[in-house]
Amino acid sequence: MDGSGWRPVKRTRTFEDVLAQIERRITEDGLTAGDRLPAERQLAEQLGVSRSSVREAMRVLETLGVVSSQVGRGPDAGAVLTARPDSALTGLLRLHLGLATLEPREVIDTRHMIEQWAASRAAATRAGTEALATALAGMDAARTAEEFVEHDIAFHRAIADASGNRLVAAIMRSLRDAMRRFSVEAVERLGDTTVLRAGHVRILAAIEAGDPGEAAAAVSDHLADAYPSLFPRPSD
Amino acid sequence: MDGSGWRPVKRTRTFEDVLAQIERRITEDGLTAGDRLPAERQLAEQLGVSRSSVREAMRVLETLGVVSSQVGRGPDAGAVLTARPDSALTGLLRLHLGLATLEPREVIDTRHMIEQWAASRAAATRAGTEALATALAGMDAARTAEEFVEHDIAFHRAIADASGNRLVAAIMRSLRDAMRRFSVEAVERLGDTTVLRAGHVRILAAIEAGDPGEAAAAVSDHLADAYPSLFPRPSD
DNA sequence: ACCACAGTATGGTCAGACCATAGCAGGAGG
DNA sequence: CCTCCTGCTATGGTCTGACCATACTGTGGT
Repeated sequence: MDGSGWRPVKRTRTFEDVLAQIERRITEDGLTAGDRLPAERQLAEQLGVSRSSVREAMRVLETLGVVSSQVGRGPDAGAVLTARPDSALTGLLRLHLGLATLEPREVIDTRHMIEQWAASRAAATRAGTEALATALAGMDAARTAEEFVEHDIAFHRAIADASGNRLVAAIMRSLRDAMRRFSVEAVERLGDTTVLRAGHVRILAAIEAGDPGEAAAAVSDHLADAYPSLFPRPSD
Repeated sequence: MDGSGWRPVKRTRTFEDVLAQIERRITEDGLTAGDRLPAERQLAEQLGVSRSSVREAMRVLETLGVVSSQVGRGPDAGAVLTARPDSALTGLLRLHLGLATLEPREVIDTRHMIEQWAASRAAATRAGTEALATALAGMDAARTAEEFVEHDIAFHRAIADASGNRLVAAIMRSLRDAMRRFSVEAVERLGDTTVLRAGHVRILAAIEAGDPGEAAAAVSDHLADAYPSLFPRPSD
């Protein structure tokens, strides 16, 4: 019965229909970030479903970083289309890290890959060097591990932004956010941040010099310094 | 008023509280995939909220690929913890592509990066060559562009799986799924798939030979062949 | 031992109500 | 004419209670 006949119509829940309708509307009408969706009650009536179903669809869209709901009245109220893949990705990673679906090692590995790529790209265009320098100064002025990590995040985020690829930048930001806790621990364990500083300086120099290969190598070495337990350098 | 005093308690919606509670429960009780969450009505009573709020929280968790709801009765019914980051990522990418938040170019670029990395990794361990060979055979037997793309997806997915990093594999699968439409168009536009086949053979050979550098290069050239408009080879 | 049927816990959906919020419109007072 | 205040109203947020479809569970008959 199962594999053979019929495929009994694949139950689709109404909120999924609503989702599909909204999605269709977005693509067909060419809606983009900033545009408003109809009010919940209005949508419910238009689609002939209950408000609950519309709300569940909204919640999904909000989770995916596509809309943002505001109460009250006026042009900014209601469901407004946004473009925030970051928060969605961050939440996803955070939950799956908690669920032990993913291990820290895998996240760091991914960061390693992305960041090398982003640094090469940044070096190729010599972009975003001011932001990098600012973050570097911030780290020098930091007095606690948390503060240091904040600016460290800004530094690596600047690398991602400099790559010019928003998807890569979003993934990278999410990875960094999801790992914030581990980072603080890592910095505290290290104690001395001079090694990290040297790594940052080297990365910045490579990007300013427009040397993609050196930039990638610098990032690789830097991450190995930052997470020695996860990156036992085989070359030693 | 706004920036100065007070910070007026940052309204948190009840379904967000529910979300936090469930998340806490997951991490504290060490729940993993396969475990069951309490029933909606039960959760609502325990947390002192309405079932609607619980349902909205469930919808979010479902969207993030953390739970899966089944109707009916028995051990498999109710909200079961799952571990499917893929579908969540796919939906996210698809919607943002539709929203024009992300451009195809950016997605392909990201694939380029990930796939090179995954192929190097696969070559380093010489893993998953059977799956690659199977997919290759499937492509040879394909009679339509859709069929070809199906097996092509399987091929690239096998590369990702062979990398041994589930996060990278999940991202890669999602990228591939989100781009399915473009892929079919690209294959139809090309008409002839012998170039693509040659690329696949070269990738497989490099992985079997355990040559990471060659594997990465093969992937790079292959993608350039598959999407010539997006990868105008500057070396020509 | 098997099978049919009623029972029941589950998610899915709906309708209707009420609340808090925040812009908006119109009047009171200068 | 302008300013300020106040009530109005559209919006999302929440709750209650009901009903349905589904799929297992247990019971009783054969």
